[in-house]
Parts: sequence; structure tokens; C-alpha cells
Amino acid sequence: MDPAVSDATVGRLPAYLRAAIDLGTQGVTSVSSDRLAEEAGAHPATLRRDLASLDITGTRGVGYDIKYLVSQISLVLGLNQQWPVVIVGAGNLGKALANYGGFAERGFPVAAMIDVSPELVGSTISGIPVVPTDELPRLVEEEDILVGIITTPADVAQEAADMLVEHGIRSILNFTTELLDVPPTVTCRSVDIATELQILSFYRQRGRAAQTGTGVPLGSEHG
Amino acid sequence: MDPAVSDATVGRLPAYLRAAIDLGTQGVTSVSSDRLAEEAGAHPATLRRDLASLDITGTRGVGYDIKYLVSQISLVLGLNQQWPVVIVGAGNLGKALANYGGFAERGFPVAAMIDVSPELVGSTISGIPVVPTDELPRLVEEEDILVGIITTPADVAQEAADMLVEHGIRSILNFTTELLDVPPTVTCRSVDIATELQILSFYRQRGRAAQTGTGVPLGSEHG
DNA sequence: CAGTGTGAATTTCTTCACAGCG
DNA sequence: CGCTGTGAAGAAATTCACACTG
Repeated sequence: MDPAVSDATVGRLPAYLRAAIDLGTQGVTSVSSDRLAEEAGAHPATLRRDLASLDITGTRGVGYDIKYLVSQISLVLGLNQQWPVVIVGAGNLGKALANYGGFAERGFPVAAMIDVSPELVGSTISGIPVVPTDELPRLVEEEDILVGIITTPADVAQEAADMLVEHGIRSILNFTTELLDVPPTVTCRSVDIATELQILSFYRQRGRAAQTGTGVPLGSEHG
Repeated sequence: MDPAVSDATVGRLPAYLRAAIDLGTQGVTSVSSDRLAEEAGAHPATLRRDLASLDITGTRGVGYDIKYLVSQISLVLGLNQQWPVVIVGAGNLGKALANYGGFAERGFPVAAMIDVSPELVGSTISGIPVVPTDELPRLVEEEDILVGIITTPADVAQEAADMLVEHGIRSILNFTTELLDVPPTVTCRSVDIATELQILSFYRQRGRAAQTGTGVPLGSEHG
């Protein structure tokens, strides 16, 4: 459709979606931009513009139909299908994510965890098998996995990323501190908890209170 | 100093800091904006402007002194002291964070975990005591805790936040899907993993490859 | 008449390009 | 001479404000 949807818009879509789902669950069938923006923590005009940029329309004088909203935003985000993921690194964080369970329910079932440790390989963590590195090609092939989550120690994160890329993974969510180098065909996002704490620290000190949200692009390409 | 440092700038500071520390560890003592920007994944001009806005200066013809950079950025971020944190919710994610260990080393030691479950209370997780809710006032008082990390189930996250706020916590890092309502005196950031995966999904589908970074403010106040 | 959709104004952020300093 | 610091240009994002429609 529209050739360009802005990064800022994309960053807000999950919040709109969640707000819409919430309202739907409460039995609401139609919502104004004022209300939905309030729920999602955005400005009403911004919300209207965002939706319009995706050709998601409302009804003048009425608002947006909740079911239509949910289905359209889901469609745009590609959530009308399951995207199995593989977690690389069965350490604490990897295990926590595997245990977390909330993934499958939101469309990202964990197909397997990859680890190098011989003690872990062969075991299962809340039903998810831990497999050795060389199983990756098979997984990608047979289970159509396009998303990898890296929870290894930072010093092997790049290595893990290279391996994922080599075997055809298209998206990487990186929980290490390491900034990853990936080819431009691969989408990569980093979530570093210490970074978040440092940012919080700044605002606390300065007394500025910014109710803020999750990751949004921080800049464009590397080069 | 300068009255206003932009949110975008603040979001990049942790990356600059990490890049500077990395280079320092490698024995580099001075760095140009080109080099540092490269390492941090930013544009050189943006980096220079960011640093200038914090009164962090370099030497013309030479570059920035690494030690000075590290100390000044740390100062701005408030990292010249330890900020003990409390983790609310000793479930999988809470445990993972507690086990993670990387916090203390980056200035955020975990003083305690809070949980309601009688089986957990009284135990320790990698040396960190799990205490009941009513210990919070004492912790805040005696250990000067200003930061809380919420890793509870989403449906009690707001409750947890209210409790933290009531007892004087000033910053909250929220790992649940729930958008928290907090008074303007409290700084709050949310990291929702499903959100990150959804965003990745969008970019993968659209074939756009955005090498992106961690959380940056998504909007200003709620009202 | 309530509330969308959008031109236009505004603000914010980024990048260019270069004067000027060490 | 190389690189910072910054005015000025440019791009992007946000917000206003209102015509218009169901």
C-alpha cells in the first residue's frame, strides 16, 4: 500500500493494537481517537495520522470499529500468522524467556533453544527442546523459523548472529550489550537492560518525568 | 547545566558510553567523532552535537579524550554512584534478571526481590533475598533504593507500581505488557518483548532493514 | 453534532558544510 | 592539517485547527 510508514508510527502500532484488544475484551465495539490515544499513551492527532497512513479508516462522527482496528493492525504487523522463534543461549535469560509462555499466545511460539553446553543439549525447558548448534539448518528448513533471539553472553553474540544469518534467519532480537553487525537483509533490534536503567537514571536525576515506552529506532543504518 | 537535553540525545548516551568504554579497554586514549560514532552506530555530526549539548568538549584537530568522555557521560547519566534496585516478582523473568549478574557490575546491584508467594519468601536466588511485600518500606529506607523493576504477571503490575510509588520509589522499569499509570514525579519505562517482536515482524515483512537500538521515548506525557 | 481526515503551522531532530582552533 | 563546534539548511514528526461527512 503506502510506500512509506514512518518508524515512529511503527513503534506505536503495538500499543494501539494492545489498547484496541483491551477495549474489545471489555466489550467496547467502537472507539474515538481521543479514547484510544488515551489508552495507548499517544496524542489523538498522531493516532489518526498513523492509522490514516496505513489506510485504516474510521467513521466520521463515530470513531473506529474495534474489530476492524485489531484485524488491520494485526495484518500490518504480520500477526495473522505464527512466527516460530529460536532462542540462542539457554542461560538464565534464555530459560526465563522460554518459561515465560507469553510468546506463543502472541504469535511467536518458541520452537527450540540452541546451546553449546553438553549438559543442556538434549534436555527440555518447559517443553522446549535444547538442541546443539548444528541443528539450526534443519530447524530453519523444517520449521520455517525466521526469527532468532540472542541471549548468549555478550562476547559470543556476534558469533551467534553470524550463525543465524548464515542459515537464513531474517530477524534478530538481541538481548546482549553487544551491537551486532548484520547484513541489510536482516532486521535487528537490541534490548539492553542496563541501557534502560541508565536512561531512567538520567531522568530521575534531572527530575524530568517522561512516561515512556519501548524500543523505537535509534538511528538508521550503520554506515 | 544546559536546561534541556533532548530525549533523542539521552537515548544515545548509553551507546556512546559503552563505545567509549570499549575503546578505552582496547588501550585507545583519544577518539574522533567519526570513529566513536561508527562504534556507537550514530552519525558523527549527531554525536558532536549531542556531546556539545552536555558541555562535553573535545580538542580540535585531535578528538575526544576517552577517560574524560567516560567520566563525563557517566556523570550525566548519574552513574558515578551505585543505584540499588529491587525486583518485584520472583517468577522466571525476575529470577533471570537476578541471576544475570550484569547489573551490579554496571552500577545497579539487586538489593532484594519481592514476592507474594510463601514458598519463595525467605529463600535466596543467587544470593539475593526474596522478601515479602511489607519489607519494602524498610528496604527503601535503609538501602536507599530508588529503582524498582517489575516482572510480575501483567494483571498485578499496576498494583505493584502503586506499591512502589507509595513507598518512595522514583524510577520503574516495567517488563510487563501493561502500560503503567504513575505520578509525574516517577520515571517509568516499559520493555515489552512481544512489542519488540511485532516491530521486527513489520520490518521483516516490508523488507526494510533497520539496524535499530533500544528503547527511546515513545511520546511525552499521558495527558 | 461528534469525530475523522488532513492542509498548514510548528516543533524537533538530523545532516551539511565550513569557519576556526589546537 | 585534522577535527571540533555550530550556524544554517533540510527532513521528519508532532500538533493545531477546521472543513467535512456519516
